[in-house]
Parts: sequence; C-alpha cells; structure tokens
Amino acid sequence: MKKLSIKDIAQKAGVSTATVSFVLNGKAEEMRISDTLAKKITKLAKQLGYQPNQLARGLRTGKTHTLGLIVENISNHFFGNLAKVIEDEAKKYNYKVLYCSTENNTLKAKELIQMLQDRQVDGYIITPTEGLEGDIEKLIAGKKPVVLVDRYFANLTTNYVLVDNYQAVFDTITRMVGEGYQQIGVVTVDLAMINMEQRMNGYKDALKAAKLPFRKDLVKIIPFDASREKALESVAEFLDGGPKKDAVFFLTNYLGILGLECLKKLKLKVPDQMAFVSFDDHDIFRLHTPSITALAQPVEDIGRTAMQILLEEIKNGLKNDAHHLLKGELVVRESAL
Amino acid sequence: MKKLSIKDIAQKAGVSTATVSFVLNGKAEEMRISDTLAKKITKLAKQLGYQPNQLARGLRTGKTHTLGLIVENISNHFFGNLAKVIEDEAKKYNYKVLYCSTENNTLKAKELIQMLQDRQVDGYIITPTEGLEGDIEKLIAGKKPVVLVDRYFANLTTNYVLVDNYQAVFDTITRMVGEGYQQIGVVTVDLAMINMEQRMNGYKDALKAAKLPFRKDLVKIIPFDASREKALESVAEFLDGGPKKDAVFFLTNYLGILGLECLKKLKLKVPDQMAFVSFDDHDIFRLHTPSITALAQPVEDIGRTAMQILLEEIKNGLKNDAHHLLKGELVVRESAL
DNA sequence: CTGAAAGCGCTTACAG
DNA sequence: CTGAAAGCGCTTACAG
Repeated sequence: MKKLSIKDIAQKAGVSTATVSFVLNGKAEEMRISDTLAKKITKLAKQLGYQPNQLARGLRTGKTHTLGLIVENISNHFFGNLAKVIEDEAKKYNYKVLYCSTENNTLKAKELIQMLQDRQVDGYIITPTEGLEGDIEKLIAGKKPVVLVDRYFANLTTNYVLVDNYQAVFDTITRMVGEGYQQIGVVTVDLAMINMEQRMNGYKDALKAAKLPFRKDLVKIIPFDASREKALESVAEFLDGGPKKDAVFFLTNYLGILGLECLKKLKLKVPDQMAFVSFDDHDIFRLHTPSITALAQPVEDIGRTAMQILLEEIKNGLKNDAHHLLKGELVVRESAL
Repeated sequence: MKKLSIKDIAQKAGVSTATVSFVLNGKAEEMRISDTLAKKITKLAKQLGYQPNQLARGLRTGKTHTLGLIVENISNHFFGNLAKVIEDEAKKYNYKVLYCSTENNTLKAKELIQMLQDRQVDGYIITPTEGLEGDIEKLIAGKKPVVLVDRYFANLTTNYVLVDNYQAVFDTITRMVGEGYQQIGVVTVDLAMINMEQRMNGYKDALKAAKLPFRKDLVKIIPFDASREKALESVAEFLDGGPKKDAVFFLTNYLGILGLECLKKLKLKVPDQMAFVSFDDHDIFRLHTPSITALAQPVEDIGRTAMQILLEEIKNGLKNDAHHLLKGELVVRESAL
C-alpha cells in the first residue's frame, strides 16, 4: 500500500517526471507533448490511482489550496452555520478549510493565526478578537488575503463583511417605538468589539431620533466570561426588578436564549407584560411559546461574500478595500411587534 | 517580510542547518551540542521569530500533526459540539483538525477521505455513511489510525465510539411502559446505519420484553432526503391521524425538532394528549413549553474517547480493537415520564 | 517534443 | 561535538 509518486508513473511510462507533471497539470499542449503520450500517461495515472502529494506540491508552489477560518466558537449556532456555508463554497473552488475557535480569547487567537501561518494557508477568514490588529496587519503585510467577518477594526484597512448592525438595531427600535413601546431595556455583553458597539449605537440613536431619553438603568451589561449561572441570575434580576420596562432587546444570540430561560423561571408573560426581541435568529426562537421576534443575520450571504473576496484576492492580489454591510432581516413573531 | 528559514538561522549563528534543527527539536543533548551553542541558537530563533514550515517538515517526516474529522454536518447541533470537543482535545496535544461534512452522501464522503489522504493527515475520526466500508478498510490497510464515531459497520474490524443506542432506547421505552404508556409511536429516518437500527431494535425489544405487540402502524419512517415541508407534513399527519398513540418517541434530533413544530401547528397538548420524547438533547428541548424529555448523548465523552484512541494508535500503531458504547442519559422533563 | 537538474524547507543517518 | 549530504515528492526554468 505504499503511496505511489510521480516517479513511479514516470518509470512505468518510460518518461521523465517532468513530463508526467506537465501532463497531469494540463500543460501538455503548452509543453507540446504528443497527444499519444499525454493520453498514455493520464490513463496510467488513473489506473494506478495516483494522487499527488499536496504537501510536496505546497512546498514547491507556495500554494496549499487550504483556507483558514477563525471563528468565535464552532459549536455556536451562528458560527456553525457560517462555517458550513464557507465549507460548501470552498469546496466548489477546490479549497479545504481549517477551522478553529478563539472563544474570544486574544491569546488563543494569536496562536491560531500562527498555526495557520505555519501550515501555509492561502487565505484567512477571521472573526477577530480584541487586540488582534497587529497580527492581522502582519498577515496583510505578508501579502496574505484576509477577510474579517462579524466584526472589524475601524482603524485597520481590511476587507470585512458583516451584517449592518447599526441599521438593523436602529430600524427595529424605531419600529418598536412606533408601536408604542416607551421603556425599552437592552441586554448586552461587555465585549469592546465594533459589532456590539454598533448595535448599542443603533439603540441609542433610535431613541434619540424618537426623542426618548437614553437611560443607563435600562441597560444591562453581562460580562462575557461570567459563568452561566451568574449570567442567568443577572438577566433574571434585570427582567424581574429594576425600572419598569415594556420591552427588552437582547443584543446577541446567547443572551437572548438566556433571556428565554429567565422567562420560564419568572413566569413572565410575553408580550403582555413585556415584549421580547433578540439579535440573531435561532430554531429556539421560532419554536418557543410564544415564538420570539428576532433580527436574523444573512449568514449565507456573509459566508459567500467573504469567500468571493478571498478567492478574488488569492487570484489577483490584495486590495483590502471590500467593505460589506449586509442587511439584517427582522423576523416578526409573537413576542413583539 | 520574507519568511525566514532554518538556513537563515544557521547562517546568522555560523553553524549548519543540521545543528539548528537538532537544537530546535530538543535533540541538543542527544547530539551532544554544547550548551552555549544551543542557547545561542534558541535565543536567535526566538529573536527572529522563526517558525518552522510545517509543510516541509511534514513532507520529510511523513507526519503532519493534522487530523481529519468527517461529520455528517458541522452546522448540526450534535456534530458541532462534537467538533468543538475534538478541536479542544486536539489542541492539547498540538494537533490541528481538518473538518468536513458529508451530508450523508457517500460520494461526498469518499471524496473527503481522498482529500484528507492527499493532505497526509495523521489520523481520521469519521462518521461513516452507507457504503463507506471499502474506503475505511483501505485507510486501515494503509496503516492510518481510524476511529468511527456515531455509527460503525458490524462487519468491519475498526475502532468505534458511540452512545449505546440500543440500551438507551430499550431502557427508556421500558420505563415508559412501566408508567402505563401502551401505544408508543416512533418516528425515525430511513438511513440504513447501525445506530438507527439499534435504536429501532431497542424499541422493538422493549415492547417484546413488556409483552406488547410491535405494530407497524405505530412506526413512521421519514426519508432522509425529504424536503423540510414534506417531512413536516408526514410527521404532522402521523401525530394527528392514524391509530391512537399515547406517546411518541423521536429517534433522532432533527426529527424531534420537526415534531415540536407539528405540536405547535396541531395544538396538541403534551403530555396530556400524548407524551413526547426525543433522542439527543438540545437547548430547544430544555426551553420549550412544555419542556421536552430527551435522551442525551455523552458528546464530550465520545469526542474525548475517540481522540484518546486515535492518539494512542498514532503513537503505538494500530490495534483497531477499541469498541466503546457509552451510556446515554435520559433527561426527564415535562413532556413525558 | 522531452529530459536532466535545481530547489521548496525541512530531518536524519553518516562521517569525522 | 559538528558539518556535508541525501532525500521527502513535487514543479519549473533551462537546455537540447
């Protein structure tokens, strides 16, 4: 079962390895290799089940046909779906994907980038963490195509593609105010990433546009590294006590789900006592009773667009000027609006 | 920004590349290289930020420190979690993971194995599809460590680790019968994979043990490739019409979720009109109203065990005799028991 | 039309 | 104690 190499094929065909390589890489014509010979070699290779060693090829050409995808957590619903889209898209163009999860840990993210570099991936799709600017700059300086997804750095010239967080939240809040909600609470996480900031800004600006005051006591910030129990407790406390709220907006996926758990515990009636909206859609929101109004991200579109940019740059060199803010979709269900 | 190689380090240190390689691979002592020199080289490498090219190393040593993980679908809850566990575990031992999804398509699975082979991965964790026996045999014949997860082939000598499907279902059904349920319906998928067969056998044997008849009209089989709408319709029809059922057991994750959607549409009262149990646990089941009794798989344990076996074989050679059937855990909630 | 040879960046017997 | 050299499996100028 020894893996056979180009040498074996060459020997059996009675030609040099160079000739075999040319034929197998579709350069037979270019190299003016006789048709008969080319056919013979192709047939032989197929017969013997020859498969080129990608490591050797990569070493020689500097191209590995492998992409690196760094997400926050592959087991998270949003990122799992994103990964799937990217995998499918990559497959179409004959690329493979190396995934990894940062868990929003900068150190881990740095290590992952290093690892992907060592493995010579041809391009990167990265969900950055705080403090990753330098590493990303270096990648770009090294002429490696990079596309950031889900978030980006305002002070860094990079490609990025994500949902238009600001507009999505702005529109939703505006609509809620239009429906008569006056005290809209918001639950968010303490990550200093631009996507969360923009969601928060969307909230603030929508209030301002509606001439409603921005009240700090209507904002609950949960630490990203809080334990599940601790986070649950904080959210429950916020929903149950504090100033009166006629609606709550959860600025991210997992907090919304946490919110649902609290509802159950507190026996809060949604939407009668309080309307409920979450960023990111999820099967849970659709199937919950009452079903939950959610701001869905265009995952497919994000993944596909990111891949397009990446492949384009791999082919034609870096540009770093692709900035895509894709439209979110408000899915109205029973819990609000 | 040219990547620097071992040659550059050697030059700057005024030694041969061999010496550098020895030092950097911790063989300084073994090769009796002077402590002073070793330290100098280590320091220099660190200073210059040298990172070995893994492609070259892989080509030379035949080891890539990369593992291949083939799952059904990375965006599926169970497999996403499994992937995360395996990623974390791999990281501990300094391995990277190449994931891919088969979507239960044999042709795709074959291609994926080929791709992973071309990339010279050191070992495989595979969720097999029907008809993959030959490919897996070849891998093993080629001395590559392979661990099957979630399912296996009865007629193939391989390592495998999965939940004890038979026992889990047998125990659950037995318990349900004990609680007085007499007409327990079951919804399953038409995949001829051993895991599904064993779940079905658990159901049949539990009925037999309880001296209840096995009735074909209490079994609904949904084609794996049915569209979402079609599947929904079939399940709804089964829940709503047909013979009277006092309980329904969904033999897999995604069918259980489909079942929940039907409940909503049909306005069925669970558990009053019908008890509801699903294989695989999920946030949805926990948060649903009523909350859903589910048979949870020990995902962490499955992932960890698979990795242990794989690493062991990578280190000490193939054995192919690890057979692990891990215990499932019945999580009793409001919908049944 | 085709072959001999260099080289990608490593590791590892072998020789001294 | 350390270096020169071969070789992993490819691709690609170069020469004829």
